[in-house]
Amino acid sequence: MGIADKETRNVPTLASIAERVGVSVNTVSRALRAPNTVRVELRRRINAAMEELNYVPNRLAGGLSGTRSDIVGVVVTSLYYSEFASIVDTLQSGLLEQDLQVMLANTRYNPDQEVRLVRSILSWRPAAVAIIGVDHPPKVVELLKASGIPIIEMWDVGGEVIDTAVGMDHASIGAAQAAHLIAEGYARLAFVGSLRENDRRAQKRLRGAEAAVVAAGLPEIVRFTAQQNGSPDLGERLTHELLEQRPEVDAIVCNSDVVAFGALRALKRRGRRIPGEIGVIGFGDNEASSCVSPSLTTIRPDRERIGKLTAEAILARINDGAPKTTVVDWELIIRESTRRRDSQNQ
Amino acid sequence: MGIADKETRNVPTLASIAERVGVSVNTVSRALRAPNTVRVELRRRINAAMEELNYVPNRLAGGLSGTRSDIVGVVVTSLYYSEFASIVDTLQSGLLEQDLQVMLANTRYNPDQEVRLVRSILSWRPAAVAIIGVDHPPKVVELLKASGIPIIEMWDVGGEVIDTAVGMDHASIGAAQAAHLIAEGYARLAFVGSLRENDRRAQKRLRGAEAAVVAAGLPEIVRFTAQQNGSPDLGERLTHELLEQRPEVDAIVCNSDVVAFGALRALKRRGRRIPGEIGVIGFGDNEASSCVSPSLTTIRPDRERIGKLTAEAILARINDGAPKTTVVDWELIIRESTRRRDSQNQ
DNA sequence: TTGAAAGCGCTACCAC
DNA sequence: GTGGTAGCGCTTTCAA
Repeated sequence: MGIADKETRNVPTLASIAERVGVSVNTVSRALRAPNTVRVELRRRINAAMEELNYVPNRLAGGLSGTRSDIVGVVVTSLYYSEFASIVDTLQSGLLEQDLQVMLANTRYNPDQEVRLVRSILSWRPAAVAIIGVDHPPKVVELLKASGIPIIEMWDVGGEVIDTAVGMDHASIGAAQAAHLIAEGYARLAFVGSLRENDRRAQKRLRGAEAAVVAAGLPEIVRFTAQQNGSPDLGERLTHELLEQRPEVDAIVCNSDVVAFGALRALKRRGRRIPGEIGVIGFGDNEASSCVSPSLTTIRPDRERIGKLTAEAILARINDGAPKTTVVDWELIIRESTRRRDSQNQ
Repeated sequence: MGIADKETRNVPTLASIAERVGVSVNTVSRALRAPNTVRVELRRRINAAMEELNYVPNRLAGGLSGTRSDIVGVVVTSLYYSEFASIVDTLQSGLLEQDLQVMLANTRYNPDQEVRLVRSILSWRPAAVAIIGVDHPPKVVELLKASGIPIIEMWDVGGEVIDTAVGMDHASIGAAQAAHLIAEGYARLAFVGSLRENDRRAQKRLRGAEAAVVAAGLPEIVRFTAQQNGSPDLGERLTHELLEQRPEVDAIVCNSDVVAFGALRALKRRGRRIPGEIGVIGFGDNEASSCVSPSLTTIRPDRERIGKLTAEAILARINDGAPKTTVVDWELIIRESTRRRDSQNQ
């Protein structure tokens, strides 16, 4: 059977409601859009007819003819491991109040895909686009600028902003990670985890950390990285390689908490005492980071706040507010995996 | 400034391309949709004009006039803690190949919200809808059935299916959790975690576990649950309550791994030996579950497979394939938190 | 191979 | 308060 009967099925339209009630299409439309311009008893009958026929307005038509489309395009680089899921979640629920619908795209850190997906999103004539990052292929920037709609860049800030940005200063995060390790007495740092060519945020954090290390007069950061997705297995594998090739390393900056989980596993398997012999710091504050042992020192981004501020920025921009960039705070969460001085020092 | 210039900005249309090239709108449309019906040199000029003007087709118009809309509505109950994020991820990338766009909605386990969101999604005239669960408010079922489009219910199976389902048998999961604990010699089971009124999957698992316990002649399962989102903090709090009020309990079934993380923390704080004195089993196989200590025994749903099969089912149904229900396997992952017999027994 | 014309379902504008 | 009319930008016949 399939959906062959779709053609014969008559989805109710404004016209069918109008006919049934005996009014013009126009009146039915106003009953929805500006109810108080329609006589109350007529409105009642119209609503009854809609209810009865299970009428669902066709927003494609509405968007085509009206001035706004009520779609917000959301472009992320990943959905795995809670990295951006809760941003999308908060953003979504903020937009819901204004009946704005989220159209989702996931580039998986692939710039060609990003161009394709942005084009695809724009083809729905969204009211606004929210996108992860401030570094995009030139074509993406061109397309987004040409669209003339509000563009909110999330998660990162700095450099050229297309329109409005809500994000963190990732260089300062890297600097804080290194500074914390150095303050705890670690001196030979390594960076472990996924470091994709197109993950500019990770690169900025690494550079921030490198600057801090150089400023402290310590040897440069050793890198053990990969292009693939971060995961405990990746962290474990890279950490084993690290320990074999660079045994002098006494602290590991992981690009994400899930990578750090694997690093902890590798270190324990090799009998290295954490944080005594070697320290580990993560990034992201995974829900499990306070539950592993030793519990993981990490950076906690305020994802809810980014999602919420992005929703607010979208609404403000749609209502002709001015573009602006908001730098969102993050927090260094010190737990056991790096704390080797007395508790008085934390 | 805001976006006030949006009105004056001329977004290129098929007509503007046509005018520029000196052909009819029609020809430009065919150059996109059926390129080989257009003279090659004309096609070249048309493509050049599109490139130059940064033309992006208006799919609202296309969907309105054409037969399909290329939107797939995806309705989830949560985006937190990786519960469904990777399903959405896989699904999305499967649909991408067919240029189908995901429109996302998150009900947060609220049935009123579900009705509202399904209505909202349907108003975009999607080509199909994928939705978590097989238990929905009657209005949702009515709306989805009346829409005449393929409906794929994900994650759960059993009972009345609207059209097509791809999910797991949650009762058997609960039974397996209990059976494993019983086989390891535990006898006084508790269920801990979020147990929302509208999370039928959790309820089915609990009932499956209860049946197994009864069949084994053991006392009924003690419940310490809450309506809120599952989290380590919730697990910790409920476990403390549990241990105070029902000290005889020797095994805990947690409704999710993140809850189990909190349970482990509470147990360790109280000096209970795991798995010796008390066992803990989770659900969901969180990325950190192999990294906590003791590592967590849990159930691993095949989220990638569910996402992939859902994408395939959508494509099949759109192309007039028949509806069908697919039961997806899950796996019991035995780790340290429950393994108290010799390793030969695992 | 190309073009003209109708229409998808709705909103917006102007009469009444 | 209500209705007529003209599009929105595209696809889809049907003719040329």
